[in-house]
Amino acid sequence: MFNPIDTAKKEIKALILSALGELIAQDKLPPEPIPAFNIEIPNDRSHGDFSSNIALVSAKAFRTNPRQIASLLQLELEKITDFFNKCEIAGPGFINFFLGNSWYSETINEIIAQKQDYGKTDTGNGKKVLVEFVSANPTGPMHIGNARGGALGDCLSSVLECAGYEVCREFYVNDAGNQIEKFALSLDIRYRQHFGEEIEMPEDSYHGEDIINHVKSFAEKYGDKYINSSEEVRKKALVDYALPININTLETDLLKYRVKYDSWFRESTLHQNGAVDKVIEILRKNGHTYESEGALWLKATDFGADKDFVLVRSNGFPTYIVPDIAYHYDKLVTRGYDKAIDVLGADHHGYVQRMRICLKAMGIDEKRLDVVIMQMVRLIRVNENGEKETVKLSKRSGKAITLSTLLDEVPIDAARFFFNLRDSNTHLEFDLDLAIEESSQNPVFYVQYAHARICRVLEKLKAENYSLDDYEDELKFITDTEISLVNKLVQLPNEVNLAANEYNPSRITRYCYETAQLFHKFYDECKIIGEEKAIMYSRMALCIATKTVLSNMLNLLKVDAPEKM
RNA sequence: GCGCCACUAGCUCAGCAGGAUAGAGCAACCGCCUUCUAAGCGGUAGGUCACAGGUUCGAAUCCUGUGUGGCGUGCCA
Repeated sequence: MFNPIDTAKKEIKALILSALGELIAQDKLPPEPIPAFNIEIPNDRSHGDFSSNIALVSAKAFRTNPRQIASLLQLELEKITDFFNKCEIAGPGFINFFLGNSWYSETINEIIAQKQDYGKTDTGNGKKVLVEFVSANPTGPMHIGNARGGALGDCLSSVLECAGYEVCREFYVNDAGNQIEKFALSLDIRYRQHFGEEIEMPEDSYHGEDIINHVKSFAEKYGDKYINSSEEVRKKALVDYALPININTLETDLLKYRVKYDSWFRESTLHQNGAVDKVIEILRKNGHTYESEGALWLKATDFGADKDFVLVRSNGFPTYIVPDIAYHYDKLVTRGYDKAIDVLGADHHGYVQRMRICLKAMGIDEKRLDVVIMQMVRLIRVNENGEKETVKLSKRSGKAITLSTLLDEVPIDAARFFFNLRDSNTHLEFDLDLAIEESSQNPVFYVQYAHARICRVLEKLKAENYSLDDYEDELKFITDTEISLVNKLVQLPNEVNLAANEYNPSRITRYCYETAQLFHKFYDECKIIGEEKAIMYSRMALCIATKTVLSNMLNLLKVDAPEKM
């Protein structure tokens, strides 16, 4: 795995340590333990490629002022290495390191050689993780929150794969329990209404158009055959008809969105195979339950919660959390994943603590469950008066914007990119007009345009028979603009690691944007064709390396990387 | 009441395992195409990092408290 930044940092750190050892041996510094220090990439490039705070943090231990320590180190480092071109002392005592052009040259060549592997890291170390996301109720169409969840969960999975995890993408199908009961009831009432019965839909049932459509097509197929059946038989027939259609629609809509699951896990299987009962049994046996008012409670307060909660209702039915525990038990124990990662909407955050407590009560290390909380999405659109306004959603009236209507309106590239533009834990403003716009203001187009521009230049160079294979001298990067671009490209593996560690794929979209930005600037300032040979080849190499980075990351996001626009 | 999350430029957001002068994009104003895609680039202007304390060589970043907003806190999922 190729990580130029990491390698350089380690090298510099080792050099500093041996220089310090040398200084202590020479009695120039007192023999004190060396405190932790950092090698960082300075914000301001005039401060070098790397800088270290060693002199600042060790001032106390060595009872010497930082600049003094820095200058001792500087002299010693110059003696023992030529890894960097120069090092300088700056500000309160930072040591700034400037790597030579040869480091840039080697690194860019290595990026080009790595091709589609550049960016991959091994921090995941083959650990098996299960990412569960969307898991929309199969009782109706997916909404905007599911759209964010889909893009987030899928790209998060890809980021983790890129960082060396073994990932399973899973959809948990809630095909049992109360939701289905409500679904059955809604279908039943609509069916009876269809055949003229005067009956009201309860307030908390599903009022959407989709329920009526199911009933219509059901009635076309079976007519009034079930109207005189028992309610139970009728409901079962309706659910058996409508549920598979819904699940199928979920799958095709998600596929259209480029989300392909490795596994569709049915809640009903947990009821059928006794896993749900087993949870109760284990919790009882572990002594974490008690009975009160006819219900079975979990002693959550023993685990630091502020109140206990019900596991089995007094009517004998388990609450939603029991099958959920069974499901997590299945992931972590039965199937043995190292980690379960749940992508959930912010309205479920209260649930996270409860699930952790339940896992603990089951004897499972609750740290094996990680939850990515996703804040709400606000859709923004320009109204007739030319003002931006929030598109109101109302699930009740059945007029919520669904995933599939969103994708009819907005390109899939844009949707996937936009939903990953912000940290999942912040509210996301989704500008529908901007997502459709074909201009630099639209970040997806901006990034794609950079990729397309590179392709055109490379094509032209190829047509004139230039090839990097002909070039053996060191690459030369002479302008600040080129150096800035190189420095960005070199950071990809670290960016991938950060995105994976933070479960934050928005780092990748931002990184793409910043890379494109630097490329456009480079393209504008630096001519390639027609420059003298050494410069031309260096810039050509920089183009190829940039293309490698952009196309690898766009592929990861499953966003198209066009050759031509 | 208790809990979770947010608060940075007019707007949308970066920056947060403490570091050097707080950054982008949009909107506003001014420039750059006889030259590899102007679907692009440059410049000007814009800030009490919600507030108050604390920790230290150093705080937008860590800790405590306050305020504002969102969400949660069902024998709903």
